[in-house]
Amino acid sequence: MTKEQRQLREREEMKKRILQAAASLISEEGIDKLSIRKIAERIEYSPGIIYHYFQGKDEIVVRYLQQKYTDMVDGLQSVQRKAEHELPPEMLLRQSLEQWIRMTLSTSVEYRNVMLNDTPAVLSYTAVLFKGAAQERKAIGMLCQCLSRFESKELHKDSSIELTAQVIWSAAFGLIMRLIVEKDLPEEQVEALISCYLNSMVSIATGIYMSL
Amino acid sequence: MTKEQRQLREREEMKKRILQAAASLISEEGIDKLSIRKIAERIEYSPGIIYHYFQGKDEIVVRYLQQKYTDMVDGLQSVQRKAEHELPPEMLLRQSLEQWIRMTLSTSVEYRNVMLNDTPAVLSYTAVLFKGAAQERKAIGMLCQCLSRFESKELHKDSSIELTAQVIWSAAFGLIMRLIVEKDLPEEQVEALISCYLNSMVSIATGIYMSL
Amino acid sequence: MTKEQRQLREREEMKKRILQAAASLISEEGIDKLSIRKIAERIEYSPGIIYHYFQGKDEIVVRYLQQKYTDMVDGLQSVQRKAEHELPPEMLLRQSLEQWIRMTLSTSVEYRNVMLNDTPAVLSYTAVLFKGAAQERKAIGMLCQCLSRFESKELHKDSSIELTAQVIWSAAFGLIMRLIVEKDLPEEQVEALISCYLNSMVSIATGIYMSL
Amino acid sequence: MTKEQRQLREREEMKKRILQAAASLISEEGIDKLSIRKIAERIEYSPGIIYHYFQGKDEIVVRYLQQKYTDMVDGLQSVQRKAEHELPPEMLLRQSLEQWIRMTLSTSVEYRNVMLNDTPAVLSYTAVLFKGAAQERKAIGMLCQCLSRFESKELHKDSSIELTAQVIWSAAFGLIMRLIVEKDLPEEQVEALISCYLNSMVSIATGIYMSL
DNA sequence: TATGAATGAGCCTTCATTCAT
DNA sequence: CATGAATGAAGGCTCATTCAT
Repeated sequence: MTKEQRQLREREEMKKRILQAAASLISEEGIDKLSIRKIAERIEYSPGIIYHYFQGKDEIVVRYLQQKYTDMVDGLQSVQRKAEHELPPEMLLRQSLEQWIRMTLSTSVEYRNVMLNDTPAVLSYTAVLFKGAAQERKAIGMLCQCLSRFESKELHKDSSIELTAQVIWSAAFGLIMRLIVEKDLPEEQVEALISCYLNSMVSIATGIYMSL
Repeated sequence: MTKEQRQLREREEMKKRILQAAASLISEEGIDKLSIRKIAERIEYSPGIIYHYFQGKDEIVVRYLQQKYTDMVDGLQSVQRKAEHELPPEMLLRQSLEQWIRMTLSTSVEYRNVMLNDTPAVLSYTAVLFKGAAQERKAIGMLCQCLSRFESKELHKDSSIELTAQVIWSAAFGLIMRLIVEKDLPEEQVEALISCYLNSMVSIATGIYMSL
Repeated sequence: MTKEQRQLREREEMKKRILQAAASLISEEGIDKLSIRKIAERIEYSPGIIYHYFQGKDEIVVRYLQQKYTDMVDGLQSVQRKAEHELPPEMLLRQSLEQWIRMTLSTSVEYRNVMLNDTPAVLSYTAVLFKGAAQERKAIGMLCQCLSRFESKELHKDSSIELTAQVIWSAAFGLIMRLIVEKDLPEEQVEALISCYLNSMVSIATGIYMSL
Repeated sequence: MTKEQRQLREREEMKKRILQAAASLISEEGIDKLSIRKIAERIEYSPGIIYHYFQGKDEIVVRYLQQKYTDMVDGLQSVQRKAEHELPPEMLLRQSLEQWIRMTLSTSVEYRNVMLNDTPAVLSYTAVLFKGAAQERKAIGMLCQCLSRFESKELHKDSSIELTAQVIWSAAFGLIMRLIVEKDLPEEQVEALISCYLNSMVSIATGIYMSL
């Protein structure tokens, strides 16, 4: 058993090394300049060996995206944990959103690669706009929880909460994407925009029972 | 003269045919799978001839992006014109945003290609988050005009209006991008999301003097 | 007649313009980067028209080489003329060789192109080593004349004079080629080499009756 | 170990085969008509494989030139060795020069390609006219040694010896180039020219103390 | 005379993938 | 497990030349 276990472990380590090489190449040159040869060169193995661990280039790309998605979710959960200490809902919303934005901006290239990929394999992890996302997507679920704590007179059905969460999430997503694309904005403008975004979202959350 | 005119026209038609082939290829396979050879094959000419009409692949891509950007701006202006008839500010904001969203969704792939391109040449047209965008970008300018008509007690400085416009714009952008990426959402969910987005933005606009 | 003459003249002028464009392109980028298209671009005509004046690229190259050869011979003759005033043979030899070297160095690229070309068409003008070159090649003929004026006791047959002239010519040719190839030599080293070459050639000419 | 050695040997053999194909193509069509495809065709492999053994076309050309240069230097050293037996200086000079000329003529095309190449990489091996060449270039050094053995009354400084050696070398170079370019000269004329060249150089060497 | 469209061949290079060893 | 050889396809591009107009 020990031998087989070791083999299995070594296999996993090799796969990890390949994915890490892929990841660093992608963050350096972009996802479509990635090539098997470059990965092989970086891990100092021959190109052929990669096909012992992955079916082909496509599988590597998918695994890369999954990996990055997992990293993100992990990061997000740490955000959640920090925020769980009892806070007034407004502050909780504000903090959660801000931390999420800062986190995604810190891995901008990967975030962009993952979140704009529209292959089914990746979308099965990253889609957030479908009905019922509150149950399956932690980010949306958390936002819903948060929104439900506002004094919203119970008037709003569950479905409007989920939709509002999705809109707030998409709004952050849009801001993040623009900040990534318009990459040379001055620091203070970035801060002003984030601050305005947070105010606006709070405005939505507090005004929610009026406008729906 | 007629002869020269005809030649010029034919030349322009050929350029258009090339760009159209490029456009359809891009919408089918994405902008980075585009190749001169594929364009040639599609227009049923030899690859070489393309260099008769364009300097190289880069020029074709740039022209494609410019073209799509122009189309968008044109579309947007028609939106503006339709909305100019005196309306209460809330309705104006609502209609403008909705029409803009529907328009961009109707050319989703192109919109995505243009708006996510981060080369300086393209960004010089498409950037919207910089300070002063209200003057240089019609979309932001229009939003600012609209926002300023809300009963906002003059408390908000110009700069907060611009920032708020940029946030509202980015929020729409994020929703649009998600709707493009998560391409198989049921029609009714799309409608619910758009509707919720519009309500939320109005909520920001009306609540604007409270939260700032 | 006048019309035909004018047409002929215009035709010749066009040919000249093409050859000039070719010449400047060659001196800028080298003879094998020359292309019909570049010529056309430079004379601001279409590529096709060139085939009305020349059979093809090859003919242009040959004409270019012939042209440059003619220029050189012309230049050489002016050297000769200047030197014809009665001078002691040693001075005459010295001056002629020096002027020739300086002249060729001033058009180094062309000289190199012409003199290293080994197609029959060009060689029929440029060959100098064949028996009888003294009659057909002015440069060799001139050198022979010069050498015969040394006090060489008539011991040397005509053939040795021609051979000696060919050797002296080749020696200059070798020095010139090296100076062209080793293009970054300091000025003073170039001068020292030329001076040493001239001394050596005089040494050959004066010592000629001893060693043969 | 045997296996690795064999692999290494096979790799070297393949590289050699590629270089040989390149060499024969160059001698047939000239160095600038060389192409990767033609090499591939000649060795009956696909073009791509060549990049397995060489970084690109440039590396092949450089290796070719280095190879030919090495061959030449090797050949030259064998000349030197043969000539080292005590001979009167005149005979030594004569024999050395003659053997060198005959050797270069036997690989005429390659010699020409190498010696007329003016890229820095190649010139760093082949330049001979710079001050101090006697120390760095065996051919010049050898000539200097030879010249210094003539009864030249110590009048000539080291620098004139080096310059004279460079002139003698260049003179041979010029003759060789002409013999290569004017490729169809009758055998006896070639012999007469070489003989006359040798006499002339001896004449320079013996007359050296008079004219300087 | 002159044009501009068009081709087909050629160029260097990169790549994903396969396979015998 | 790992390699290195090998291929075939593809990519961007340049060019000499032809030809209808």
